[in-house]
Amino acid sequence: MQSYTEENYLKIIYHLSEISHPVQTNAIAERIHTKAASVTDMIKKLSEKELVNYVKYQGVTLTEKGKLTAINIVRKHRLWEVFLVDKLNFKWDEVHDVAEELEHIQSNLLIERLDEFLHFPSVDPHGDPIPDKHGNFVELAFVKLSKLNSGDNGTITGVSEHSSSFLKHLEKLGLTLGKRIEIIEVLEFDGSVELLVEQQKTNISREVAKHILITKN
Amino acid sequence: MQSYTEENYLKIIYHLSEISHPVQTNAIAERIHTKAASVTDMIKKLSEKELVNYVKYQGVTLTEKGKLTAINIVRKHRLWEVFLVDKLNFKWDEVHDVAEELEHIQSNLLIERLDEFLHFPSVDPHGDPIPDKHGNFVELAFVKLSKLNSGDNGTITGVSEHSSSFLKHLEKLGLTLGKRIEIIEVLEFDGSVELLVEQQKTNISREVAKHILITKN
DNA sequence: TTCATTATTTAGACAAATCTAAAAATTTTA
DNA sequence: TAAAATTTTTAGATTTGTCTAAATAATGAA
Repeated sequence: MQSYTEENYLKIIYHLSEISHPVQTNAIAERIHTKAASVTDMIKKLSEKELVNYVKYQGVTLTEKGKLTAINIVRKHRLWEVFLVDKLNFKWDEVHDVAEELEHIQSNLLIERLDEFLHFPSVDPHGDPIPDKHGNFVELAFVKLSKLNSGDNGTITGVSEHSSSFLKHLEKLGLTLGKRIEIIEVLEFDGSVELLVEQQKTNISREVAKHILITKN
Repeated sequence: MQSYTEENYLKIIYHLSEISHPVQTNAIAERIHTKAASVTDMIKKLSEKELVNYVKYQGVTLTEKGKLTAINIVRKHRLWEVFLVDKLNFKWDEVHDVAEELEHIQSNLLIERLDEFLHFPSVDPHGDPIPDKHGNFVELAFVKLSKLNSGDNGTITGVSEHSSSFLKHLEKLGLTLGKRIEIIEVLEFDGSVELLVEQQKTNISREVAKHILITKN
């Protein structure tokens, strides 16, 4: 079993792995609000436990064992988010911090029962997929716009944020359901996305891109 | 805010206060599975934070502030137990360890919403009362037999454990609903209770006494 | 009421996770 | 490609909660 802190490191490394591979010490330090020196210490420890592969000065990647642990934490986090929104009427932007604590509760029975109670949801309130108990993600029909790369194109099939201010914003940009889009470029420094809708060039922030669901083709 | 460990100490001191006043170092050590020396250290710390009153060699009592904190943890513990049994179909004897973890989640909103979701229950699955958010317990019509003292008498009005083996055991002892009982003595060393039912003297263990609900008079 | 027993505290040490400051390696830039 | 800048690691210290062993206080028995 891993400590609360170890679990957090594994989860962050898992998320950062989607962006860069291997994951750098400083990137982890920033996300976990700690210092690079502390990260090095913890990485060594996780490496001894064979949860990460670590090469000095080169960064870390998760081992199979580490990845499974991380995915399980992500699973718990997202199931709790569904619970908070669907059952306790939290708003989607109120759930993160609480789920951050709940994800560390140790009980397989609890999570299996919760999953059942929620009718085995496949996505969380932010539109992120929920892995099953074996760590498998179902193939979703859609993907977040923020996950696309330059050159990709697809059709807007949904949103994961339903506030009227957000929807009005999309309308103003012409980003409505059914529209075809093409990614021109994903800006390195802030993750904002330059895209094409009906011959029109638009730039949207990473935050906005996160909440637009796309069917690729 | 208190640490996870501090919260546990406060909770244990609160529970032990019902038995002895002030609470002794060794009693805490035993309940928390730690050594007396560690307890002394922690008590000093809690005393500096004005959560307990501490006199060397005399034991501890909770301050008003400490008591409120402890009651809030008890509240959270019991609400989670209700959730686990009512919503996730846990059995009453499966909930304790998980609730022990859940009680430390920090979010007032979460607990208020959970309370509402469960329709403001007044007792947990073991028949223990659930304090409201101000720390007040409602006066219950019944009390656990294990809370009575010698000389007390009353009527059996319920049980908080429904396994058939337990109910058969009660039947054999003649401890059925509606029967009048009188406490002869509560044994110091194991908390077992000597009582009178229909002129018949019986001895029941503390565990059994905990699950028999009595209406006093 | 003195001695023995038990309970509690003190002193010093340890493991986990963190930090600062300095050293070492890597990357960037000129 | 050598110097400068950045990133990462090491060394040593700190905090929290724990421990063992020894010292001290309180309690109980003769």
